[in-house]
Amino acid sequence: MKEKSKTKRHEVARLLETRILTGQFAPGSKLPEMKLASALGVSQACVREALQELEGLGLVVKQPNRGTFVINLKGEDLVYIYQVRRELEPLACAMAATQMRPQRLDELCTCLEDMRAAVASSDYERYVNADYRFHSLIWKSQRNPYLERMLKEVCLPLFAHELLRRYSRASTSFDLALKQHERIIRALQTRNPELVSKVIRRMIDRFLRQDQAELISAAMGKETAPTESVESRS
Amino acid sequence: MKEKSKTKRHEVARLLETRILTGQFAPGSKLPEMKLASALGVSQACVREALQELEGLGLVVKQPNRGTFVINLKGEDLVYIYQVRRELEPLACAMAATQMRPQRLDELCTCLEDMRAAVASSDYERYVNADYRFHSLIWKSQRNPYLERMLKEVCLPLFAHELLRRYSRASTSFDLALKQHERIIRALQTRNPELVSKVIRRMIDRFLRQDQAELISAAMGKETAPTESVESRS
DNA sequence: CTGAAAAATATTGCCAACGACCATGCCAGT
DNA sequence: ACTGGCATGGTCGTTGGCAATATTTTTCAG
Repeated sequence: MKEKSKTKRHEVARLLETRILTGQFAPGSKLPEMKLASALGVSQACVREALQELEGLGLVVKQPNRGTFVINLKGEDLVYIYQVRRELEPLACAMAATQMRPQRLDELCTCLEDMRAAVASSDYERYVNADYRFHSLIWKSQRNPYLERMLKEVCLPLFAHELLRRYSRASTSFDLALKQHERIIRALQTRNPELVSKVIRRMIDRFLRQDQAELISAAMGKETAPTESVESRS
Repeated sequence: MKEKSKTKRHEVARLLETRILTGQFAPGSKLPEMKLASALGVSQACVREALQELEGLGLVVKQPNRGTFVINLKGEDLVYIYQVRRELEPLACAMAATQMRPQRLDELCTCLEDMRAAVASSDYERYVNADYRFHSLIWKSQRNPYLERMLKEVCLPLFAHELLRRYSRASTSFDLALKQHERIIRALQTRNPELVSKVIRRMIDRFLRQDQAELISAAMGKETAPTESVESRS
């Protein structure tokens, strides 16, 4: 944990971020400033700014005079996000292929091990964390800070979303995801930008189709989707 | 002016945004919270949150315990930004080509007229505003809100940057820019996504080369670039 | 006179408390 | 049943103050 807690606002933001990504704050749930402030032992203003920071990351949405809510992606949102991700992540991975240090590749392998272990022990929190670290490493390995930021903003909502879906799903999809990540590592090892780019794009397209199928079947399950004002489960 | 000032924070943010985009706050200049607060007749916290919002848009950078400064792009930043823009804007324009309403096209023409008039009267503020509106309209015309947000965040720093550069430059480049924008409109009128995409990409690549040449010659001019802590000119 | 330590200053970061505003839900009245 | 007040809970904005940190100035030793 080399995280440096520069400022308290940032500290609170990181804490809430992990809470959201791990599903402790469910998508759509309300995040009352005062409650969080007293629970975390900080002031209201501090929480407000932290929430605003999370809004900048796309993890929450603020409705004026109403409150802030954890992002809750709809089916169309998934399409929109994948459309952007499909353009940016292949580029990022291609550049990472030529600029990545060997040490970073080892870290990627460590993440993959972590994901494997998480799947074996059905520890979904751990899985999402490792998955997120995996992609973050790639995003950081290419030197373009703007590209890194765009990827973070567009993909973070996905990581906040996928968990809950996968909770109710067999582990077969996890195995598929593990295979895909192995493929990425192997592609990066070749240091061939075009190859990496192709692999990533195919993977993204595949996940989109898969996610859409998930959504459709989920929508069929409970006809009138009542995904509103879900309460958080601490 | 159909702008609805939902909240005061937003209002202040929009005001500061235009100040930055029009060059009233020069790149690199410091933005002290208290000074702005008393100048605008609002509280410190309000300004803080507005500045944080601008940080989310990439217009300012906050350095902990030091202050917030207007973004000041370096040469490498330009390359980084154009690299992302090159991927996203052709996509956005291609989608806008098929989804744009005729009314929107008329608005684009209005913007172009505005730009023309601005160049004729050497009103650079007006030019940048019209240019920004032009691109904003296109970004909004395609329906993907995530793509719109990415483009805004990655391109706004450019608009905050270009003005000062062009201040010291002959109007020939303005003529070129006008021609390019005309070309965009004509391409959009064809409603041919591939064509639009190609035109935009070529335009972006051209601007990148041009901007890089600008920067190099500028760097040659004043050997040791002293672009630090520039004071704002109210 | 020079360089480094120390004090003064300025600005941000954080907090507590308050009034105002807005949205929501309840309830009486028609 | 529908509508209009009315109370409530939450956010928004403000004031005022204090702590933490960066910068600048001053002071002092060599």
